Amino acid sequence: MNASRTARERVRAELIREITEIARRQLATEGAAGLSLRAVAREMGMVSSAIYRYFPSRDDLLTTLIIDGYNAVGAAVEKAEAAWLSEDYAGRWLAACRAVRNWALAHPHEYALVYGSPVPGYEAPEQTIGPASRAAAVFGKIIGDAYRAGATTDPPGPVVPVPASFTQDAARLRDAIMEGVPDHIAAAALIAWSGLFGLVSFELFGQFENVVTDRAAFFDHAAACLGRLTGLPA
Amino acid sequence: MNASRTARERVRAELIREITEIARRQLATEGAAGLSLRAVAREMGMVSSAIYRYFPSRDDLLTTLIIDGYNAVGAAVEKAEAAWLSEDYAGRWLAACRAVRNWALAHPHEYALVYGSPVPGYEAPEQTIGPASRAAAVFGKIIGDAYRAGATTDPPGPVVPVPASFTQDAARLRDAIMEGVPDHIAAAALIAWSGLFGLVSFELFGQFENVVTDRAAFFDHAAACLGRLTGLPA
DNA sequence: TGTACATCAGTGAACGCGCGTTCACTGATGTAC
DNA sequence: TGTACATCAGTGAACGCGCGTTCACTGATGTAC
Repeated sequence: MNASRTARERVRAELIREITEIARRQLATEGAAGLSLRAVAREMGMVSSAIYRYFPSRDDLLTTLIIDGYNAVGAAVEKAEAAWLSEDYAGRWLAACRAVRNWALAHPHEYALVYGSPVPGYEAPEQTIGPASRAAAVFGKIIGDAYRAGATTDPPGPVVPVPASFTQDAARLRDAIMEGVPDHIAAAALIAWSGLFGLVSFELFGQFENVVTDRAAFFDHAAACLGRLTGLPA
Repeated sequence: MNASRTARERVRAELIREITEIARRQLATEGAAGLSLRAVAREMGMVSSAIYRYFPSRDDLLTTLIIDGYNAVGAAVEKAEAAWLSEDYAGRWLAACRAVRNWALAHPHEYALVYGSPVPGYEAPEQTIGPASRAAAVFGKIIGDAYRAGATTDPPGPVVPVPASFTQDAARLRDAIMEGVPDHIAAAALIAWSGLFGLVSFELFGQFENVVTDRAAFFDHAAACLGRLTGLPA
């Protein structure tokens, strides 16, 4: 019967979900290097080898967690940004930046797994590329929207020339997430994008210890400055 | 005798040096989580317990490696920057930024240990704070020098206000590394500082895969943009 | 210069632990006629 | 509706490995008189 076939498949899907959830929880307390199939199996009330019915290896479980992580940041950013009027580019930008920071503070180990140093011995497969760009797409869209609406203002003064070797990269970015923007804004977007994660990583990994006191306020300021870098209004 | 006493101490110092060097080399291939006292001992031709004559625990060895890492970046940045005329603020800035990137590319695992996600179960002791600021001091000095010489130019246009809660942090930064600069430049310096590490981390940890092709050229561009953020000439 | 003693370096065995993965197996659940 | 067969989930034991750390010990090196 078809109904019973899907019954078995439903149980299977549910168990996969449960395993990843437990793994994610263990990740949160032990970090990626400490994630162990045996510990997951123990908490599932299964024998360790049973896990292999659901994940062919530890690395596959890690890959699933990484993809979930990218999707979680992406979803958080999408949701936060969608709450603003589309003409309020500065508001959308700040909301998106805050979403990244808040998600990172709430899930530090997952953040470290996704954006931190690679897990030794683990090679990220190509499946992780798609979800990785989900959050980026939101930021790109804000910048592109603002530019096409004429809301951006290049800061005058000495302008830093974009290297010629970047033109193809810029074209690819235009195609993917920020239609129509000129090269120097595409470059600025990448700088702001990596700068955002520099900020979050520094805060999370302790580099702002004894340096920045009110980190939320400083972050908002920094996010706005990075937005200005791409021409967004403050 | 005093000479013989120092003889024993010299041997001891030499062995400590050798242990950290082997540990650093293993770090380079295995990553921080894979660093093992037993493996180090094996390569030293010693029995594993002998290491405990020199380091009371694995964590102490890690601490030494972290401190060495901070000092190595610091030294690289100092050396690169010192080769430029002190009035050439843009040149000094770019050289310092490149020094960080080059060191990171040459020692990726050491970089990850120092600026990446914290090693699970390892708590960085206070001894690591001093060396951590060595590289930062160079960047702060460049910005401070340029400001006091009147070489900086604030980009006009909408300026992002610095939060009031940052004033004490700015004062601390002035005292420590960048005398005389106003609050908004101290804040910009931190943004550029974390942005720099965001760039390097993204490149090193694979986030620029399929996004940026000519990474050296893009980095130079980004470094200059981050410098402009603090008012430095381009 | 020689001797008695203290300090230190390195050994080897052991404790107790956890890990990923494989494999032959038992039952249960589903499928086809 | 009933039966023969195939698929799947989960078991339990085992392989082979590595790890950090402790401890009682043997020699060698240094110190004080």
